[in-house]
Amino acid sequence: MNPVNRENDEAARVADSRLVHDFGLLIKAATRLEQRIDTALRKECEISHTMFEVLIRLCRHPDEEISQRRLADDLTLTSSGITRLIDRMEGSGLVRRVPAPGDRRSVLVESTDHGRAVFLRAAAAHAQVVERYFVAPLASADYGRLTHSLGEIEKALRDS
Amino acid sequence: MNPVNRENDEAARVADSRLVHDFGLLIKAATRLEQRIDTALRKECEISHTMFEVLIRLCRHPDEEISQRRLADDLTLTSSGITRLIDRMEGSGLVRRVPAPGDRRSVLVESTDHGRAVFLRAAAAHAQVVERYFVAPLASADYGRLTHSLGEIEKALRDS
DNA sequence: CCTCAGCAATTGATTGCTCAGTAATTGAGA
DNA sequence: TCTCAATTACTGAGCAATCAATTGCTGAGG
Repeated sequence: MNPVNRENDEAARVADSRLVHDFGLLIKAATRLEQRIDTALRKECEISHTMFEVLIRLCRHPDEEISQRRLADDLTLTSSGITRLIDRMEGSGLVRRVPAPGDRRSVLVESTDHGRAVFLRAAAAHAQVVERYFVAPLASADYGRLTHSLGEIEKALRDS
Repeated sequence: MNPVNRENDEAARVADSRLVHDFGLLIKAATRLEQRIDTALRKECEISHTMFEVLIRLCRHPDEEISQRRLADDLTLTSSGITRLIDRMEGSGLVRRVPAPGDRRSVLVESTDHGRAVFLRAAAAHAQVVERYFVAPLASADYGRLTHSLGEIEKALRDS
């Protein structure tokens, strides 16, 4: 057997490996899930899933605003990505920029009344999809395990 | 308490809910993981993670080519997305388009020798990241559970 | 046999991100 | 006190996806 044929077999073996399949499954499930939520939110609330993720963080602690820097890190966007995302959200009246007291480089973001109202409607749509495709398909013991595992993965990524 | 304040509290409660946190974790873990792999592959093999996913599928069954349609469905891309992706891959000599016998609408794609060689190097880089951030952080019992759960989710999404 | 609804791939226009580079601001060390 | 490296947000250019519209092809029903 010539070297190229051997390489083909090796490639086939690797492409079919457990690791590749399993990891592919994670990416596929996450992608499809996010896509469903995105289209549901766009249809029912005129916002993207990314905007929803921003609103979550702004509504979580109603008293304290959050810096763009922190939002970018949390959403895994670059600072320029966040700048433009907040531009759009500010443009549609969902959030407001306020100067950060004590650090004039930084910009804080807070949700508007309208933003919170949209968030509540969006959360309902979100819950419906999540309930159906993330919670319902799993035995309840598995659900807890799954989120625990995801937490471990996230921690490993953060610590490096 | 006026209605707006009540709405704020409600928003804070929802934004802090179990469902929102857990689902956020899935998205975050998947995004960060994919990002790591993408940058590793770009650095070491000059391909994107998406291209790698194409190569996986083409190398898996070396004898049979795969249609663009099937690739698009599998990678959750639109058909126009796949057209341009294959354009780029063909441009850098990773794959080849061949007319589908028996259906002249359809285009089949197959990997080139170069594509398979790149795939083998890429798979090594991929394995390193996956091993470290997906396998290592988990107890081995949890790993099996996790992939099983992901499979269930994927199935629920597919059946709808 | 012909028609016509439906599917595959492609293309132009648009969107939402990244990267690279800039300007303002900060804080730590000489 | 001054300097300078690091940090924040922003901007222009570019890239990879989407959507919408088009073309070519297929197969089922009249």
